[in-house]
Amino acid sequence: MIRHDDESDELWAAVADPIRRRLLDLLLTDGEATATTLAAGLPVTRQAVAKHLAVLERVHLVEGRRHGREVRYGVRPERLDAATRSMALVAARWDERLATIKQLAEDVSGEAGEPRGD
Amino acid sequence: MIRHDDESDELWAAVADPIRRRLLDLLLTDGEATATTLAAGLPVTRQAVAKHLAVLERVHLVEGRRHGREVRYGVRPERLDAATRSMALVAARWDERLATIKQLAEDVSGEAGEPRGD
DNA sequence: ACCCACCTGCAACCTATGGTTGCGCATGGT
DNA sequence: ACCATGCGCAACCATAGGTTGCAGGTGGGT
Repeated sequence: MIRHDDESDELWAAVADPIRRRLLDLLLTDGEATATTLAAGLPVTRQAVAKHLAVLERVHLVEGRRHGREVRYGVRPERLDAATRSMALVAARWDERLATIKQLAEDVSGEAGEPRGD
Repeated sequence: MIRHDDESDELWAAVADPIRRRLLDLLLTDGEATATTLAAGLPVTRQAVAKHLAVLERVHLVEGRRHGREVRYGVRPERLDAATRSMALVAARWDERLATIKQLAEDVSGEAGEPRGD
């Protein structure tokens, strides 16, 4: 059986939102940025971005630090790595299953004469 | 620049939900199943499952066919494959970026030569 | 043929989440 | 000291996921 950690689900949920994926992209590109600057490059308001950053920070995918009156956010590489691993794992499992199914389908059509293959 | 197809976002959204991932797992394992039988193995009601199946069917990740009074659902391998590809792509891009960042960090500390740690 | 059992489908309703606007507050620069 | 800028909070709205309840169609047993 496959372990479905809360950990994984948490990361999935965080990464599921397109805006949050864009935020991670932007943070990876720019290094550090504030909610205000990030919002400038996105189709949502600063407040929406702030909420998303809060979500990402809750699962430790990003971290915000105060610099005077602004809060600069940066991505936590280890966590993001964990997220990509989790995604890759699910993808791999499905790929595997799909391969098996495809194989079975081919076997069936190949050995169609033999209804002996349970 | 990376193409953010609506297609991809659609699949992401569909696959983002844990219940829907479980549904896909179950369908991959069992081949075909009805909303009722699927609900039996999940912590939600039949109606919730039906809604999820509707979402999955809308993006063609599964297909339902009527057999008398029941509707049997099966996964569409090609679409699921597309979904895994999309996920793998995002994961790969992030991995790449993370690797670059890590590399930069090492270069900096390497060429610093000077333990001028700030 | 009839009735019952079962599965599906629809509607109403609740809650959480993502989004917006508006406002108050702190901080930094002039 | 003042003003501009960036943040945080609250109210409010829409949509998604979940539930319950009920109507409808289909298959099977008597």
